[in-house]
Amino acid sequence: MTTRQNVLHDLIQQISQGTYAKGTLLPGENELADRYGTSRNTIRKVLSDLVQRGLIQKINGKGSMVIEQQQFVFPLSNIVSYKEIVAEQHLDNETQLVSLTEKKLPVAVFNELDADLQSVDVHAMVSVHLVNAKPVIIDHEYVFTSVVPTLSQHVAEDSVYEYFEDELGLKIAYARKEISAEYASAEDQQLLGLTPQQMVVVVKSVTYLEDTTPFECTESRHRADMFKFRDFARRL
Amino acid sequence: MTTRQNVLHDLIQQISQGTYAKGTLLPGENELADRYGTSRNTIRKVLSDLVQRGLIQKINGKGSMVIEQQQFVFPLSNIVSYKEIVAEQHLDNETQLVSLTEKKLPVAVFNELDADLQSVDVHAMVSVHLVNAKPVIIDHEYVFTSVVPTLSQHVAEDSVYEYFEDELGLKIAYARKEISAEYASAEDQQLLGLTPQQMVVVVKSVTYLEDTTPFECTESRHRADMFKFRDFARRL
DNA sequence: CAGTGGTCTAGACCACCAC
DNA sequence: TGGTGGTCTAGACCACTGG
Repeated sequence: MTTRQNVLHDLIQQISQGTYAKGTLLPGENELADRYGTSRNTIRKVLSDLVQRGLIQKINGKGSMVIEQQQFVFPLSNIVSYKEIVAEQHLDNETQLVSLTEKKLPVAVFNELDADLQSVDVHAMVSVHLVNAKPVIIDHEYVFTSVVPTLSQHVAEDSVYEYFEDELGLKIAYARKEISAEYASAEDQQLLGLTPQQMVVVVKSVTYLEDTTPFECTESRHRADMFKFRDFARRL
Repeated sequence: MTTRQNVLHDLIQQISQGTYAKGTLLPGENELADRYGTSRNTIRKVLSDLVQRGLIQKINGKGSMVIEQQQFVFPLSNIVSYKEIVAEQHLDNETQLVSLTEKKLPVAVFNELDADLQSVDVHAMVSVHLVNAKPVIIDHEYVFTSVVPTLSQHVAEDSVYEYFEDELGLKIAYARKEISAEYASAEDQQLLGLTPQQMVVVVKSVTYLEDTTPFECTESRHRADMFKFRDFARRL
């Protein structure tokens, strides 16, 4: 059966491949409905999805214009610095797990993001991201044990999100983030090789599941000269 | 006639007023459809709008839970620092127009945000935001003269966006933003009272109209200790 | 004028959740 | 089991754009 997800993925692929190039118009909604054998409403839902992703812009009376071909890599944390800069500039990169322990969530740190957070048991991971053998990010990650009972060192060293979504079937829905700048802490100075006068960019986040349960908090501290964040926002 | 916008504004208001409090469920979709005398599809469109805004989260089989009561003030530039911090902490604030001239757009500055930008004529505004008489932000704003022919000093000192939307009828659709950190430039040092060793947080943006025309670029440079950015992101 | 997107309806069937 | 949201349809009318 041709369903919404199929049409969506197909259009995304065609846009990223340039079949529908940036600056051109997609086929009309009726045309698409015919092609995919669905109703126009279904097509409209798909297009509204593409609008949300920042790939197209609808223009009344004209059509749907492609305004961006790239898919954002990180839906929840569009930090360009690490993955993208590394990929774009062909740099070596590595992640080192510093520690993995059980703690209470340091609630105060995330107060401004979610005042309702309770002090709960968490897996506390600290890791360092290296680019060209130079440490650029310190990651503090707190995963709620009530949602993720066990977190092995092996998993922590790999992609944690794949484990959450694919293995555990967690459905991640949304996140709140905050970006600010601070002078380097003692730990920053030690792990990133900074002086007390230098600054780090701090990204805090709280991530929630579909049932609105928070399940993970992160605090990542970036070398200021290696930080870049991109965003796409629509007028509401 | 009861239309989508009416229902939307009504629900937003009821949420912000606490009629539907954070952590509670909205009435069901059928219930809402009955109450407002619309079809369920219309209600669903409205709810999906609230989801986008980060006000509710839909939970299958249960209902639509309110997860946030506040409306974000700045749909396009959620910089908490200036307006919100000022409001929250009851600080004095003031904006000073430094200069208003006609130039060519410094394309290179915005290259990474939009590679297709052309060098065009712009109104170049420089302004400084003061909090408690202390300068905290330098704003460089470039407004395309092709879209906004005239920009008086009087308007520039007031709210520029109101002028664009209400007076000129411009329909602002979306924006691309980038946040990074740099050492203070000569101008930063002078206007913000910084030393060359101190850093500023730089926010660049390009704003587009509904017909995908870019019409404004901004570069705002923030004292690092007064910068804070909040974001709400959904899993795509 | 014909084509495009914007809005809306009335009804259908499904998966999920709670009792 | 009954209520909730998720998906989809077929058709209607409107406002806007372009030639």
